[in-house]
Order: sequence, then structure tokens, then C-alpha cells
Amino acid sequence: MFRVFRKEVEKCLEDFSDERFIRESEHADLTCTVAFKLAKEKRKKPADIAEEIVESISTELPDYVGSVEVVNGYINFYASMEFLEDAVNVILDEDEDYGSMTEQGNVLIEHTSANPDGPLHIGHLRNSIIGDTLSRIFKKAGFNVRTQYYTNDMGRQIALAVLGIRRFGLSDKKPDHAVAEAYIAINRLIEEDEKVAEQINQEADQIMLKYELGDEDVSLEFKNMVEKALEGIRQTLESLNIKHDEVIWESEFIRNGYVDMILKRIDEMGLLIKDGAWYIDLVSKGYEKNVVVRRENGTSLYITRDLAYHAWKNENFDRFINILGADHKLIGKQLSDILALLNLKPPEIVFFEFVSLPEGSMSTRKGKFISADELIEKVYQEAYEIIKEKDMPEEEKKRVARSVAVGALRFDFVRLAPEKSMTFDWKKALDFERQTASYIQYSHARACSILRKAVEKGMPDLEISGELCTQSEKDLILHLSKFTTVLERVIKELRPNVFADYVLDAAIKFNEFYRLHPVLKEESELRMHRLAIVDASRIVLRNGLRVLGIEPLEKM
RNA sequence: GGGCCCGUAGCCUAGCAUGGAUAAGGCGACGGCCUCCUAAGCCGUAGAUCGCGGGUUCAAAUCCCGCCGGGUCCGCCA
Repeated sequence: MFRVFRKEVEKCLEDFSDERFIRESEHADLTCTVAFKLAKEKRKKPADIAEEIVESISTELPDYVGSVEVVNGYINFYASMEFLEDAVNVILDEDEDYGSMTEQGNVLIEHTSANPDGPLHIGHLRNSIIGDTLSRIFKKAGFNVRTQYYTNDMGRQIALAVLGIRRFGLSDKKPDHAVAEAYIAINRLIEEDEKVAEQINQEADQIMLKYELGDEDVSLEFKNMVEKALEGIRQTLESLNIKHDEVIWESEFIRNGYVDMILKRIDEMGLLIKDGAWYIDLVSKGYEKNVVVRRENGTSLYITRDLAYHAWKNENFDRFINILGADHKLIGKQLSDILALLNLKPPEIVFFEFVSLPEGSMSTRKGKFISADELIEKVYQEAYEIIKEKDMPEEEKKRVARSVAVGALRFDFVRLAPEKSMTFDWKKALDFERQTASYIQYSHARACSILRKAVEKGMPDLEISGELCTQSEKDLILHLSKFTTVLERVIKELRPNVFADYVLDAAIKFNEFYRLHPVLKEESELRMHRLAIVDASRIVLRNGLRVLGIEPLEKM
């Protein structure tokens, strides 16, 4: 709805300004700074120019623009009572669908894609949560979204994990953790003894070659190991409300001919140098180094399969988005540049900076990481401690603690701008006294509680009235009306943290309203008016939480 | 060495795309609020050379240049 208001303001100003100078402001519902720009060429004071503009437009303001005024050269626009009423009524009418848009197109979001050599750790979590939140946002916007986990089933790490299991077997831990044990153990051998290391690396080369050539026994071994790890990873993701539509195995692109196809295409473009190994000639394009796409022994590399994968994405999707750690920036750029040389569309890539521990960066290989499972469990325990005291059946306490924990984790990870690195802090992760997911869930529960009591008391009627709106109510309603405006921005900029902030702000503004305005003790019209605002807030908080993959609790 | 990212109160962060009105929150500190719709809440106080230096501009946290500090990448690994 806010978009309609904005369009009207733009229309008002079309003779004087373009949309660049119109922006949101803490001082007005929308403000225009064009008078400052015009001041120089017209050789007049900004305030005078602003006055002239306002004079010429204020005779017939559109329906949703209530008033215009000039303050220090700014032209300030305020929404009308009619706008406030329509905004609330649209939210109440659309209910579950409020915030949905009508964008079209097939979108692929590839996220997580962690190597299946152990459990997800808290770094992978950042990837999963950004990816899952983006996919929910794109769905809400109307896109046809598919999510994929692209799994490396044929790299060196995977071969080492297979060899680890050969040597040490698998314990009966959760399968991804069991795989990690074997993987860490074999890496320790490699670290300890150079001779052993050389032998193991040769073995790894051999089984990688066999796997690529389709040797049956080795394939079975690889497949079993990867599936074990993926099964554990799937469980972890599920507990965070994250589910991929499908898992794509890198090896598929060897078997289905896409790798050969892409190599042929590179060759036809005259970009391939065959000198033992095969290279893509990038040096002649001004790059520092060429990229190897086929080893001397004939096997493919990660980049080769990834090129093939992206050729497939080109055939099937309008937009394809990858979520990658910042350590993939170089290879991401190489991938994109090579695709461009082949006249294929490169992916849109969301890079996020590292999650590290206070004592340094994480490493699955060295066993230096905090697993997602451990984090989830500890946060759950902490949430349970708080809810233990409440008056609620035991089963419900557990359920609430679970969703508060999941919410807290998801929110903390998604809220941070992707380009910021993150140092993990147990104290912070376990603190629910902050403005975070539980704060939003709590605000939602408060709204639900008021509405529940209204029904119990036999006064469920809602009726918004623009005239009765206080400043705090106007602020709240205006914010509620911005749902799709924010969604639009996230779709363009691929920054889901912006949406997390939007939902948090909705909770903050609702709490301010809650403090200032009693609802149930008011009489008739005022009560119905405020109940309408409570219900609209409830809907926005609920829909917002769902888009963030967080359960909107009705009691907590 | 080169590329990319980050640097905003004691701590964590938003704002930077598209320059504009007293730089906005949280944690922590201090002082308050439950006969009142959920205190996982709220109110108030203290706390900022927006890393440093230059430049562009009527106007810079925001744009440009240089520097400093931290992270990360530069494999016939992924």
C-alpha cells in the first residue's frame, strides 16, 4: 500500500522532480529534497523554491496525500486518513496473503552446498539461513522458486573421507558426525607423517579416478558415504525449518554429458589449451592465470562441473542465485567470467563473510568447529530454562522452547549484513533478553492475546478510523504498509537482513503502541479502531515471521 | 606483493545503493515501572574525533584519492 502513496507523491511532483529526490524520512512520511538541487540553477533559496512547488501542487492533492508542508527547504508529505484506513483494511482483507506480490519467473536458489565430509557447522548455517530466507522472500513475491543443495561427491576431501572410513570405520553417532570422525582421523594421519601422507594422497587419486570412470565398488563406497553425511545434514536443516527441493550431485554432470558438452563448447570458442592438462586461456583475456578444467589423468575439477551445472541452470531458470562464503569470491568471478565468454548467463551470487570462533577460523578437517547441532541444542536448553517457570503444559513448553530457539538462531544469522564478518559468541547466542526473534514472537503473542480476550469478552468487532489515529498509530500503520516495498528491495539487492530489520521494527512500533494505548478497556468505536490496528499488526508480524522461517507463536 | 570485504559510544549492529534536517537501535552501566490487554516487556540517565588524512559539494558516516588496522583469496583443492 505504501507504494501507492509513494506513486501519488511522485505524480504530484512530476513537473518538478524525479523519484530520486523522494525518500523516506524520520521527519515525514515521505520527503523531497529537490529544492536544494534547484537552488543553485535558479539562484533562489531552497525554502522559497519549496514553497513555490507546494503552492502549485497543494490545490489538488491526491486521495492518499493528506498534507504537504515545507520545513527548512524540505517538502514533507503526510499520508491521509483515507490512506491509513485503506492500509489497515487491505491488511485485514488479505490476511495470510498480505505482502504477497505477483512477480513471475522461475528462480533457482542454490544454498548450503557444504561438502558432505561432516556435519554443518555454524559457518554453513549462515549460508543455509540466508539462502532459505531468500527463497521464502522470493516465494512470497510470487516467483516460482526451487532450492537445490549442490553436493560435492567427487572432490579430494570426499575421497579422503572414504579412505578414512575404510581405515577407521564408522561409529554409531549421528551419521554426519560419524563421517567427520573418520575424516578428521585420516587428516591427522596425513598431518603426522609425510610418508603416510603421500601414500594416502596417491590412494585418493586412484579412487577419484575410479569414481569418475564409474567403477562399481568405489562408486558404491562414495555413494554410501555421501548419503550418510547428507542424511545427517538434512536432519539438522529440518530442525531449522530448512528443506531443499532437491540435492544435485556433482557427478551427475559427468554422467549426463554436460561436462563433455561444456569442454567442447570451450574448445569451439578457441579458449581451450591442451597441454597435458587442459586449461581455459584467460591470460590472453587479461587475467593473471589460466584455469585448469581437466587434470592430466583425465579427471574433471570442481570448476568444470560447476560450469556444466550452470549451463544446465541457464536452460531451466530465469534467475539463478548462489549463496557462497566470501572465500569463493575468486572462483565465483572466474565462473561468471567464463560463462560470459561462452555466451551464457552468470549466476547472481550472494557472498557472505566468515563466521569465526574467538580463537580463530573454523576447519572441519582439523575438527575445529562448533556444529550446528550443538548450537541448536544449547540454545534450546537455554530457551527451556526461561519457559520452565511459565504456566503451560510440559509438551507445549518444549514446543515453544524449540521454536524460540530456532527463531533466535535464524534471526541472529539473517539479521547481520552479509558483508560483515561474524565472531561467534556463546553468551550472545544464548541471550534472549535482546531485541531479537523472541522479541518479535513475544510481540505477536501479545497481539494474539488481546484479540483472544476481545473475543472472549464478546466484542470482536474491528473498525479502523483515520480520525482516531494518534501519532504512534500513524507511524505503526505506515510501517505495516511497507511490507511489499521492503520485499521489492530485497529481491533487487539480495539482502535479506533488510527484511529482518523490517519485521523487528514492526515489533518495536507495535510495542510502542501497546504501551501508549489501552485497547480492551476503551469504549465502542475507539476499541474497535484499536482492535483493527492490533489485528493488522498481528498479521504483519505473523506473515513477516513466516517469511523469516520463524514460527509465529500465539502464546509464550 | 596483488585482488576483494570490513572499521560507526566499553561491546554488537543499522544507516552508505540514490549525499540533505539533532548519526538510530540493542547489550553492558546507572535510576525507575507488574492492584493496569503477557515484565521474553517498558521508561529515563550517561556514553560517538562515524579508523586516520586529503579532496569534491551550499551540504559527506554516505562519493573520490591516499594511508592505517583486521579478515579473506591468489592449487592439475573445493
